[in-house]
Amino acid sequence: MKASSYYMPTLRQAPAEADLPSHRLLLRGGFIRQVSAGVFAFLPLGLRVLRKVEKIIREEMNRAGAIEVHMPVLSPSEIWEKTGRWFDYGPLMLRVEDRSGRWFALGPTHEEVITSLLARDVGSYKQLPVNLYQIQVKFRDELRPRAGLIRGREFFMKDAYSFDVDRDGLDRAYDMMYEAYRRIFARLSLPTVIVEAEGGVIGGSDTREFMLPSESGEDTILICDNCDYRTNAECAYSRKPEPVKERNALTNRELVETPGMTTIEQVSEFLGCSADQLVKTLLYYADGRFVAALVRGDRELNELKLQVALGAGELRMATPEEILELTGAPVGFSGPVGLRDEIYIIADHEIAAMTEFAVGANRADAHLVGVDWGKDFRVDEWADLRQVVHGDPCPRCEEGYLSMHRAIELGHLFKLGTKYSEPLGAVVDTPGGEQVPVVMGCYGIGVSRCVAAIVENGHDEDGIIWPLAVAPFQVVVLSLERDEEVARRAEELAVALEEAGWEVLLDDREERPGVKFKDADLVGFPFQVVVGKRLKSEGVVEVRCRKDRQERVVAPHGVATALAEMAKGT
RNA sequence: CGGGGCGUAGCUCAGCUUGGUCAGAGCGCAUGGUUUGGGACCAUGAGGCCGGCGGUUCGAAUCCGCCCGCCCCGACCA
Repeated sequence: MKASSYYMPTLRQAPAEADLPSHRLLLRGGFIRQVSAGVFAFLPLGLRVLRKVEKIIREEMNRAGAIEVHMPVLSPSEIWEKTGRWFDYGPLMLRVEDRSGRWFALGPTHEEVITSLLARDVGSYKQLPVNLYQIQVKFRDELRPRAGLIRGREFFMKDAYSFDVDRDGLDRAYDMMYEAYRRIFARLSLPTVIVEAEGGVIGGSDTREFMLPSESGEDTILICDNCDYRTNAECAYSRKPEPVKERNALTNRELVETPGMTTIEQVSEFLGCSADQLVKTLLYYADGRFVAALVRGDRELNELKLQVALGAGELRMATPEEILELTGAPVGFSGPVGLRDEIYIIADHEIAAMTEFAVGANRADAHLVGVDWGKDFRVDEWADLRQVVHGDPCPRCEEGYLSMHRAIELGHLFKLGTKYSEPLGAVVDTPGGEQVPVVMGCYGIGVSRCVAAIVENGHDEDGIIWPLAVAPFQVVVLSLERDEEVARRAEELAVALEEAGWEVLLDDREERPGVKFKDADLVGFPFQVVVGKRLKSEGVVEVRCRKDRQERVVAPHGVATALAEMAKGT
């Protein structure tokens, strides 16, 4: 391919909207262009990378026995209504109306569609197991699209769905996908960390996410420095502390005026104690009842863990009005002492180790000090509720401590069970003649997000450093001389390399050498073959590796060999 | 959705406070010339309803209102 007739508009300066390295470099290198917030066009170079990522995913999915299909972007509202997600998805789902007033979703995911299809055509266990996947565009009207390809409203996803007659089959399908994902990310040169994740209330066990540690990530993961505990922070366990053995028999509860002090910082400063001697009370509305969730003052409540502990489908904070009505006090002064009986009190297990602490008094501008659980208020349920943080002891081993990292979620493995097969009627006959809903798993990879992640993981101040496997072209031949003879030999070399199986871009543009060097570094071709004046004077060209800047000087006929050897080393 | 910021040439931005030689710069682009191993130089030129609509005014890129778009932070932490 000749650069002179190709389309790779590079930019000297990144557009102002780009912040992260991947966003900036993909724009500058002429890989993508933004069309709207969270909506991107893939230019030729970007599409080549995307296709290569897809190809690797496709090969490994096929190898793992999954079979490719293609589902429509448009799916009718009726099938979403069967699972309740036409409502549950809320504004995240983009919807369109056709001319006759029927509503369609622009698919944010495809469980409903694939399960409906399967329900229609599969009726016997003999047709299972099957694992169907597609690589397709998805639409999600995100709260806030950001970071270029990392969180878009329209993006490419590989989504696979396994169907089995029983739980054992699901486990096998899941394991196959697990191994396939390991191979995929290895081939993409993405050093992912596999973490435990929370699948929500219905999710059940064995939800895993493939995370790329990166400052640009939106997720937080925790890694034990001693054992193999690796988890998404949203579902990290905390180690249960030893409860206090000796409890003061005396009640020394005391009301303290705390005018206008609604934050933990204000109260602890005023009382002259540290935040971990306070207990904060958070009021929630969960499936029709009000719940008071208690955590230590210096902790943050993990809402997902609360939801799981309560087994709640719906969970939201109580409004300021509700808090006033329930406690008689404005926001900032809620406490567990004297709460109405109908309010369920769930406390973080860390509080079991506390004694004589301070809480809100359920009265404006007042707190109670010297409070003890059990004595001053009841606890209906103990649970692990708090957010786990950097430096916490590992809940799984004795010696380890957890470190916290930002990460980009690239892949997700999920056991669905019969969540979709039941409402959509995907039922098969078992050998015994019994009818059972099929047991499903789903497995996603953010394909376009992977492209961004590869850049986040591989760049320097000069530009992108593509792994060989996904580079838009593996080799760029820089034809630097205006001399016709040299230019002709550069072209011959490019052709020869193509014939040797390399993907080559010949930079034959009418540009000065500096421009070509800068663009080659920016775009990030793994190898640069420099054909310049040394060809005429010494009969040699230079072969350079973008990643480690290694260079070999060889005769033109030796380039293919040099490339092959250097490629082995990368 | 809340908070903040920003919309002026293809890109990066100045001008706005104090309305009137205010349609500007650099890069990019076109043409000519000189250059040619790490984003060259000179000359000439093209390119903008100053995001949109409305208002104030003799006069608006500039002041006011509404709308649209884009970016960042947050979106329960008492």
